[in-house]
Amino acid sequence: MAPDDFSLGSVQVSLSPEERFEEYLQSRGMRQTEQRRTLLKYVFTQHDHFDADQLIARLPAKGEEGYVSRPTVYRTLNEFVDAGLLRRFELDGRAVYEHDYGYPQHDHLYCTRCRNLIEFQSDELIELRNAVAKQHRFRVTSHRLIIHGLCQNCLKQSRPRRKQDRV
Amino acid sequence: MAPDDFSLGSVQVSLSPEERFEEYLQSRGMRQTEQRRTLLKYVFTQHDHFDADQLIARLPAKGEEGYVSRPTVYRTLNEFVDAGLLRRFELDGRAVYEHDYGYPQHDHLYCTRCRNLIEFQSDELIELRNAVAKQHRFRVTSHRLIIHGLCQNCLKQSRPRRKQDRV
DNA sequence: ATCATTGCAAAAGATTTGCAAGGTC
DNA sequence: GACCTTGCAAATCTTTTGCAATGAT
Repeated sequence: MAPDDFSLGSVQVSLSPEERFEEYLQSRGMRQTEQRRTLLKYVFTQHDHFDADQLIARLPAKGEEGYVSRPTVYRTLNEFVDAGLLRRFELDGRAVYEHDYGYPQHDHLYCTRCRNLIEFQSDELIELRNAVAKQHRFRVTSHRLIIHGLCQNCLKQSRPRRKQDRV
Repeated sequence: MAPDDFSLGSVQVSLSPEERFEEYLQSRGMRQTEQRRTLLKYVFTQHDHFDADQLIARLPAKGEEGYVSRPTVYRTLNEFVDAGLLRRFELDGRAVYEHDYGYPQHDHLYCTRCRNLIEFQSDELIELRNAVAKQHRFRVTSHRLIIHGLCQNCLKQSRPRRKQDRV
């Protein structure tokens, strides 16, 4: 993580997530703690989607060095969202998180079989969104598109060596 | 509700929701009950979005004629979804329902201030969705787009008589 | 008469909160 | 030292479930 070139995709940012979060904490009179540092590290060393339980599963267990309690995990995830580091959305009734800071806007294909999220980016979609909003005199702050269905892999597995494999 | 012409929007259907649900029940060896009839009536006399609590608020209270218990409301809403009468989606962590049967596919603008859902329909969006899916060899079963922001009314209220009211 | 359905109470799953003890500035 | 944070336990919120009583076919 070079401090001066943290650009990814189409978004230009000058601060690392750590620096950005420190700013956020300071601006609110909040404190840097071991737990917050731990969580920041665990959340930003992998670029993937996760829910609270998946994150907790990766963290040190109770009794081990670096353990963070469940309430603190939830509290801190909310802080990351507030700080603009993470984006949250709902999937099957639970909260799912993904990197926001420094990452380009995108949407998802959701495979209902393997439960994988596949990212895609579409400028057309943004234009369409803005056009619709304009028609309704609506001021957009964000959007969320999730396309449900079956991914390539699951399509293969579900019907092996068949001729009529097309939609 | 004329039995032979229940077409709405672009979708052609020949059965009323009541008839359709009866078919569904019979095909599964399920029974017609007072509670299911009550709920069907309450759900289909208004075309709007609602969650379980909002529906329960409209229903007769405990002790009154036509009361339906909370577990039965939840059970029956699931049946309506199974039967294709209602569509369910998640908003702010709770399940929201809307008419599906006989209604055209559409998406939503969601005002985060007044919490109103505004429907819109876009063929372009469907095409875009299909194109994206095709690229990823993904078989679409459905999608959900929600645009968050502020609606016309809330924009007015939040900043009355100002000149720089544009985005 | 059989077997689905209901209401009640309780459970379950996800997330939040009160509070005393401990950590950070 | 002031006061923010943490972990624990418990509460909350939404939805589901076990079960005995009731109702539909």
